Amino acid sequence: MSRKITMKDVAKAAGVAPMTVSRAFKSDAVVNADTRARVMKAAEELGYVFDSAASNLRSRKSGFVAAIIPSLNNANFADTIGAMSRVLEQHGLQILLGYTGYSVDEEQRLIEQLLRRSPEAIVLTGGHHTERARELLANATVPIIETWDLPDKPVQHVVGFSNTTAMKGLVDHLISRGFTKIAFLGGDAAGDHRGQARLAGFLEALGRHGLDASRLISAGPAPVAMREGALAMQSLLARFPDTEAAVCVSDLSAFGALTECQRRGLRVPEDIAIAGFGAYDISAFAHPTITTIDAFPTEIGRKTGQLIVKLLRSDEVPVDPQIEEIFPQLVVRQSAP
Amino acid sequence: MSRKITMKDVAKAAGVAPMTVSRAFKSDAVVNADTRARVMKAAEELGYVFDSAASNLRSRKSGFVAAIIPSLNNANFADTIGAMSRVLEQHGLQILLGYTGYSVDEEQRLIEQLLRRSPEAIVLTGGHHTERARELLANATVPIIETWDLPDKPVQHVVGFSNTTAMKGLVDHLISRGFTKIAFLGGDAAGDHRGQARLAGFLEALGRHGLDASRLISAGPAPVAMREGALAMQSLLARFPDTEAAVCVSDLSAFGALTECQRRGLRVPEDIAIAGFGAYDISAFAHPTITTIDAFPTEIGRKTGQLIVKLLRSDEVPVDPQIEEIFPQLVVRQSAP
DNA sequence: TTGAAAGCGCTAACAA
DNA sequence: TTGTTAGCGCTTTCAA
Repeated sequence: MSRKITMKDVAKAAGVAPMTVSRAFKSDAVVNADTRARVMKAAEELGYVFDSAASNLRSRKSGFVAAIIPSLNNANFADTIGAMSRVLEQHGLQILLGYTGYSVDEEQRLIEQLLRRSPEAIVLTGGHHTERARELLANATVPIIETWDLPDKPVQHVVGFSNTTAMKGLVDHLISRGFTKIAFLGGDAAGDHRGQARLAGFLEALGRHGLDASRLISAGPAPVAMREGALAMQSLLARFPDTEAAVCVSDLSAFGALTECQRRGLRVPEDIAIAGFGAYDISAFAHPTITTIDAFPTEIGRKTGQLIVKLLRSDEVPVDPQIEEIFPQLVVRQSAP
Repeated sequence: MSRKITMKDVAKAAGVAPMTVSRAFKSDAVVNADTRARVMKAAEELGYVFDSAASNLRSRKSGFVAAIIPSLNNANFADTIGAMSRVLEQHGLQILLGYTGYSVDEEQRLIEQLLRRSPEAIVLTGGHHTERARELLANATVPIIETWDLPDKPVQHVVGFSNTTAMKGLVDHLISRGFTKIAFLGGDAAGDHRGQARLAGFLEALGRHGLDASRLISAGPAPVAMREGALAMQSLLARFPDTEAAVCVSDLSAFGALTECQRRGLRVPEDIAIAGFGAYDISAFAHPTITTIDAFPTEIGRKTGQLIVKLLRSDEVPVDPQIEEIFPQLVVRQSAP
């Protein structure tokens, strides 16, 4: 195997200095058009591949944005990452992804690991972190953005929404439609803090209207998906057979709950109404369609990307923490009209 | 803002040479336990963060594995990436993810971009690439693994399965159960080559049994998801109302097709049977449950990760191209019993 | 617009 | 087991 081809080789072939090659490869640098063409031709012929590691080291810019999400396998988070990515790649930034499996300890480990790559910004999901993670983030001198939540004590910037308020809105809707025996199907307290915030909104809405808030079914640790939704519905029907409406922590669990009802011959919404959260595709295509809340994951991603670009541009000037609130929308469909 | 803390600072604080700090941070290096403890303590107190970029440059190891998938928002690919990631992180390797949006041109662009980060291995989805992409890959001196397919002309290593054979098995099953008027709902030829391979398997099975193979509905470019499945079923019922079974390119489109039938009061499978591909969660929870093929995405990911680790270990010794075939399993459920 | 010199922070290679 | 020296490939900085 031959020696690696470097800028020096390209420079020699093109009859210029390495520095000129460097400039030719930087799109916004000042280079004579002919010179650049000559350099690019030489590079192409030699099969030169630009070495980011060396560039990073010298310029102290990694071109990475670290993004940490609970799970890869979740359409909502995938949408956010996709939208963010589309904005960032316009500016030469690449996403370095990590997923926590809904564990703050794993999140801390990921932060430690990702920091070694010198990300230019760090995007987190939610506002719950270990003490050490908060320390690490405080010492990092790059923008930190928390998303998918509206934390009480933000680390720095936020692009998110209140899961509590959003869920409260949905439950208020159910109450306004005359439902009084309403249950919540969700996960346990560990891990999914967004789920807990939704539960808080549920309890708040019921409390305001003086309704019984004891119909709470826990499906165990996150992720709470179809299987867990189906099992939770089984528990619910066993323990509280007279329930009129079941509010689920996500559309996936709502769908699981819905199919469990269908297996038992229960009609939705006539026998029991069901609502979800997240406006996943399935909520629009299930039969019946599922009432849900659209938190606009794509908008979260796009705005997060734009915020990062803005913050990196404003360079050394410290910018006050930005709080961008997203306003989720109630989507009333057949399962809970 | 103060100067960045480097190994030199840690070395001074711990009273050792920078090289000793370097060794202390490398888990498999030979360092006295006391020395290491002292170094780590100093590092912790100073808030030292290891700089991967510098390490990469000098050691010529990036710690990255590039992985390119068609879409982030797809449970099958997410499962593969997740499983691969679990194996690789055990060996200090991090995944650098790119998604093509089902475009080979975008794949080429991604390969160019990812190569700059000096990945230690490159994982691709499928066996269709642009000419230039093949060149780039041929010049890269790292292991290349194609997955989710069994390419005719593999670039190098493969961990995958035959989409054609798998689909043929499913259609053979339908034929053996007496279905003769069978349709295929998929995407168009551009982009999703795995979809095209499945169509080929469909045609092959029908051809072998001398059955009419004209019931082909194209739902347009990938991704073919729930919406496209529903629209395709509309077309199908309009054009070929006497169809007995609809085979869909994926479970998501199968679900869309199923719900379209339900909206129209058609019974599945009595009036029309439906089958999918991929063993997504939804196939097990839909009502009726959906007959599908499990391609074991997790196994693909795990084996790909293991292969990479093995290849990187065997260092300079060139290893013959490895072809690891996965054998998908037919999962017979209610929608096409 | 282009070039020369220096050095980013780490580790390979060698020495002790 | 630990230390010294040099240099990975690029870009900053300054000069022409």
